[in-house]
Amino acid sequence: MDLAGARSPVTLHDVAREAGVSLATASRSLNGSTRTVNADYRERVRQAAARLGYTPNLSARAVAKGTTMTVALLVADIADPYFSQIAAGIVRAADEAGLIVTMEVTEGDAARELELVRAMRGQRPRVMILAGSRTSKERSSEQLTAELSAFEATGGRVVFISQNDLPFTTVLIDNYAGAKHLASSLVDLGYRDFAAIAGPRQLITARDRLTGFLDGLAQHGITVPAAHICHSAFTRDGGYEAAHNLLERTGRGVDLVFAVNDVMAVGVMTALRDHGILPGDDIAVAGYDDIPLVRDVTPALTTVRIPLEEVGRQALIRALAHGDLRVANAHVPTEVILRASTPRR
Amino acid sequence: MDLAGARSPVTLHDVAREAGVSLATASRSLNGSTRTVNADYRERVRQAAARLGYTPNLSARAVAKGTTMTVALLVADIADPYFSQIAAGIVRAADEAGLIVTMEVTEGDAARELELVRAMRGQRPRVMILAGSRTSKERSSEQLTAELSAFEATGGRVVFISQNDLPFTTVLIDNYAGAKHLASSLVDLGYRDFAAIAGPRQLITARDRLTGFLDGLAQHGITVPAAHICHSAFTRDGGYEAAHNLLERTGRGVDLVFAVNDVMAVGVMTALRDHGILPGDDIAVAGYDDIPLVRDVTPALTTVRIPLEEVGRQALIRALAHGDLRVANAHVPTEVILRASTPRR
DNA sequence: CTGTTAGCGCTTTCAA
DNA sequence: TTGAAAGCGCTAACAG
Repeated sequence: MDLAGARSPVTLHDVAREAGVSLATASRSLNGSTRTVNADYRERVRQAAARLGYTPNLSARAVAKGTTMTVALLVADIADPYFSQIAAGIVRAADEAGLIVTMEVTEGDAARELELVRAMRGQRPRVMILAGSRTSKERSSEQLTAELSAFEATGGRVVFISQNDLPFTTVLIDNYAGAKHLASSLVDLGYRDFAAIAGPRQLITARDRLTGFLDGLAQHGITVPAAHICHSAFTRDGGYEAAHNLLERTGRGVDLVFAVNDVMAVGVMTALRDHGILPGDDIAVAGYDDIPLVRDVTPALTTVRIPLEEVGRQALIRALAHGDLRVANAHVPTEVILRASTPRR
Repeated sequence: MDLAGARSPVTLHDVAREAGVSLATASRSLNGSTRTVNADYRERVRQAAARLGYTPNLSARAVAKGTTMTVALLVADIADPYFSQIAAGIVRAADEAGLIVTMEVTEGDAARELELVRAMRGQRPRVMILAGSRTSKERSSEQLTAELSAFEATGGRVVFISQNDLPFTTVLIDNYAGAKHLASSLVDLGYRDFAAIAGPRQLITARDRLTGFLDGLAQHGITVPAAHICHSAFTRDGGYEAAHNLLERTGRGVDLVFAVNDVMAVGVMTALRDHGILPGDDIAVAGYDDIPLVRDVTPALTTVRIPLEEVGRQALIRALAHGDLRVANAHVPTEVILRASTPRR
């Protein structure tokens, strides 16, 4: 009881016949080929195509031309605002360039990442953008590099987002400097007793932010006791749980908690509140990323702004660039945003 | 000064030669083709493929087989948590089915939507999922229907998410009933004077939620004055601005504001606060969707839960289904979630 | 400027 | 079981 007679799609051949011209002429009239075809014919072909509802088969075109119009995007989790903002920037830029974006999700698993990169190669994309945060000392790192290098050797372009521990063009987010700057700003506000919700130990992004923060404090002669540093998942729930642990361990001997990203910071705020502690008033909180929602939590969250959409856009622009830009990394600026979650003391 | 010698990728031909077998045998050993090939040869081909780093060209495969492994997804805005959650569900389900997801963004523009659908047809995807909210009285509606019907006629599958004003399989979200139920629950809590931040007039989702809410109140003999209903953009800023206007217009003659989605509700809460009004205490607020962030705003937001990831998953499952399921709509349950933003009065 | 024809990389008859 | 060969839909020489 199959429904469809599933007649096959209209082909260029059909259009050519309908228009009474050759296949080649039809092709030339329809693809961007430089105007080497009689305006008269062109129109006839266009009309025929419209009448028949013809849509060029992109796969066939790709095979014939030996190149596609797709960019493959790899993220850790598309539901995370950090990645979805970046993805939005990429999709927009891709659209402007007439490119199609395909999307895969690693779920933070390096083995899966490698597997997906292999699979994505089959698409023969023009560009592969890897936005999942890299972890250090990855067993699979050399394999990943090999796979990506092979891809570049066949004319593909690879762009990483965040940090470049691997030898590919990268949109660099200065996690270290941003966090360091944040630390200084907070000391200026009068804070002295810090704790950090640090994320996974091996996650480079998390590590850089923590290190930057601690170094920033150190510049002011402030150290953070090891007991005030909690490692946990890079998620809202990770932040929530870590804050829990922290509170049980340290009571209130801390006046500011820095979480290495905003979703964690938001989890921290809720955890504080669940402990009867008022974020901002009793204990200040700061995050990193400046995802949209942090303006709407209470108190509004102090954080380090990353122009996430622009990051995505830059990634694609770099990938498509020629000449020197081709290999140069892009640096995006970060900016400390002080809000109500860290009032002056 | 081009960098790459860009040697072309390894082809099946190369593998066959390396393994010393025919093209056909190589093909049969590598694709899932039923075991009609000598285990000995199989192994030799596999090894050769591995040695050469061969990845099958998906475009070529698609041309040869006349069918792809891709599902095309159309959303209004991937940075919106509503859509990014749905997308996450789709990507996950697609991955399990060995499918690749391509993504396009309409930005809420119906003309653009039509254009994108046309373009996406070129990919010859197995499935097209349209998650952008539909607007009523769309000029382009018939054209969209025509385009999608043509797609289905050639064996493609179309699934809509949300409401089915067009004749295609749909994952139905019962916006009307959920809002109606919410209204009842709020009346039970003791609320009497309502306002609504209603979103764009023509957006079906927004309209259904508003109508459901008003009807729910009507059941209890409560009507909402027209002046208490503000239409605005379906975004956080839309909610913020509408709340502003509402407050200037009505002062505090209202004890609960219902926003037709969560991001708007969050904007409303911030707007209230900017007016020195405490959400929850002074004026209650309710939203719709139950996106993750609403647990972390203060007070936590009362809303109607939609299992967004599951919606995405269902969409793909429906698309891939055979037989009767093929055309049946999926209904996902909604659930009223009462939180601190609507305390008992 | 137009049409003929040879591919692109892969799958799948069809014989052997 | 295996291989030769004919496509899949399209583009790009190459002649006319």
